[in-house]
Amino acid sequence: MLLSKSSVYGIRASLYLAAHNRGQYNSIREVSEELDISFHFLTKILQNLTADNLMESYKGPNGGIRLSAKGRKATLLDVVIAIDGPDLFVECALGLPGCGSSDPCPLHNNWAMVREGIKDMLARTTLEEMAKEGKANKFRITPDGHFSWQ
Amino acid sequence: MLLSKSSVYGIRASLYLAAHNRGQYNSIREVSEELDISFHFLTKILQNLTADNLMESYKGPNGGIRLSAKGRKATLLDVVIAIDGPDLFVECALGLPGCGSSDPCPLHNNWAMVREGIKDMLARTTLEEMAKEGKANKFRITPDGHFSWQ
DNA sequence: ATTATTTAAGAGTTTAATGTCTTTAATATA
DNA sequence: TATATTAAAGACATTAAACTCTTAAATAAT
Repeated sequence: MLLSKSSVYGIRASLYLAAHNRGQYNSIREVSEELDISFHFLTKILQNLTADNLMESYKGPNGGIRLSAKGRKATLLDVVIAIDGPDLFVECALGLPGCGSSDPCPLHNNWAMVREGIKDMLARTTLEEMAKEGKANKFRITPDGHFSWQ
Repeated sequence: MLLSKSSVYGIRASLYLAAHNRGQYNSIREVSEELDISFHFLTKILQNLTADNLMESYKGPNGGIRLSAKGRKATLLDVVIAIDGPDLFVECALGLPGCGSSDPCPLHNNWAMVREGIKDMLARTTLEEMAKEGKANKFRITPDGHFSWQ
């Protein structure tokens, strides 16, 4: 898979929260059940996003998690980098440490272009905007297709 | 990383053999030492390529491994699919089973294009041709940069 | 104050990828 | 036929990703 499961879970949760954002917190339990993701595992993943100020969390009754203002303007690229780091967008396609424009591997130039394509795919638009598109097009973000964008 | 280590090792070994192909067999030991890849691990990986008739192996003294005629005309895409299967080029970017053009995830259309870019990068030309380019451009295929294309 | 609800933190467990080691089978050469 | 050389096969070990479970900390409401 292109992205780790952690990144994919982070993406799906971010889209969920972008769609269900009315200023209040959504409980992680609710998000995990709606999206069919293990609760504790999702909690860990979302901690990366709050640490990066893409989300805000609050403990206690009626607590939960929500996108921050920064998060609403962020892209899936920001989400992926917050969770898995920038390696995918920096490393040589063959993982060769010394590969660079002055001493390239056979894939170097092509990979530079493909990598930009991946970045563009993830950074095309904001989470806020993607939630609108998701609602308009009823995009699938669950395995079983059961999900209400509202 | 985009590709598994197994696929990357398979790619590097394929390029090595394409460059050192004079009809005779190269021992896997030699390949593994030249490319700094664990010998036994590389052996396992190359078995996928011989099983797919991209390579031919021969036991005994002066035995070893070499590209087949099919292998010389094959591309890195064939190598990757022989080793890791076609999942990367088939699966939804979010790993959602039901995702398809009739019920797409938010990345479906963009991912379809990016995926073609990855395939094009890997299927641009044959191993035979890549070996020529490698020799002409002295492309890096080892971590330490030490490698003779001959 | 006490209790219930929620995230945070951290210690496990499981699974798959990666890597190592030993034994077996094939084959050439002496 | 005996020996050396090679890949194949398979058991085992290590590592990292993925997942589970328990306890702690914060907070609201009673």
